[in-house]
Amino acid sequence: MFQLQIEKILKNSNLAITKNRKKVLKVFLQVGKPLALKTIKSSISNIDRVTLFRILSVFEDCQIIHAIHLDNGDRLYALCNQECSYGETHHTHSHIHFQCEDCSDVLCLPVDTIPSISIPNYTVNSVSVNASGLCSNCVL
Amino acid sequence: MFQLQIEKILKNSNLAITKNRKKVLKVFLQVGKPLALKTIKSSISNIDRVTLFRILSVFEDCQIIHAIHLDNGDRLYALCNQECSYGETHHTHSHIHFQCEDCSDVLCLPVDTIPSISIPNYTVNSVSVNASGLCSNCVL
DNA sequence: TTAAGTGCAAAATCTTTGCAAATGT
DNA sequence: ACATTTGCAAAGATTTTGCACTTAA
Repeated sequence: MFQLQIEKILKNSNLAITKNRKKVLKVFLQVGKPLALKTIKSSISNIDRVTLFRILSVFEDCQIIHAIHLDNGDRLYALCNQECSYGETHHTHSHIHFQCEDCSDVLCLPVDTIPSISIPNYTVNSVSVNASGLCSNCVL
Repeated sequence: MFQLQIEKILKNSNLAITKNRKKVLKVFLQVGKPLALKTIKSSISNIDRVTLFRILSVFEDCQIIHAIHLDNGDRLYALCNQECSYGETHHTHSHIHFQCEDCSDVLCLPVDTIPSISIPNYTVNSVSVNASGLCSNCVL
């Protein structure tokens, strides 16, 4: 499962298709939500910490994933989707990241939900929003 | 300068009034904007790294300061003000944090600027916004 | 005086770097 | 075959912990 998609992602960025990179992408695709380094590490048998750092770093450079910094300082990684980019030159992450206070899951919400803000005498170029509350599962 | 204010802050939280704590608070009051640990450290002569960690930790617990996590992962500390709290039990940091792309300064903007967001099937309890662009100094 | 805060040493994490061996194209 | 990726060791950086000494109340 996901094999074709995984190879396509790597090829699109001209990255060699290696076992470890495939494993990492598989985790992202399977879980389908932002993940902490620890979670990724423990989801993959026998992957070296350093290798994982390097893979995540390359993926970030290639805009396959992006890092999310939550208000509590935790760092998560999430697959980029089409909404991450617009145009050729621009790559923005004006996401809303929502963390559930109950299950702790984090969700990247579509960008069109983002409120615009304006501040007198300031030029606002990008806005990112971190929200928390209860997700649709836990609100029930 | 600031001596009375500093002692008041510490007394309000029932913290002992020590040289180091006063030094740290003085830096915050003098600079008047969010600061990185390094900046605080280098602003104070001969303060031990560990001591500083512990002071910041206590201040955070007492809600004298709060930590700000920027989208790039940098962590800054800022003095809390009245807007940080509402009611007795609640302490919220629904701030807007604005970072200038030119001078890198970070500013905590008043909470009333915060846009409300709503997500279908979700309960949103708090929202924090990280914006970037040009501050009033650099926009000129 | 006695409870709390501080400084130093050292441990525990987390992240990066260098290099030889393994793998992908 | 050749360039890239990987794993290990080790260096750096950051944060935490333990404990004796100092300071504030």
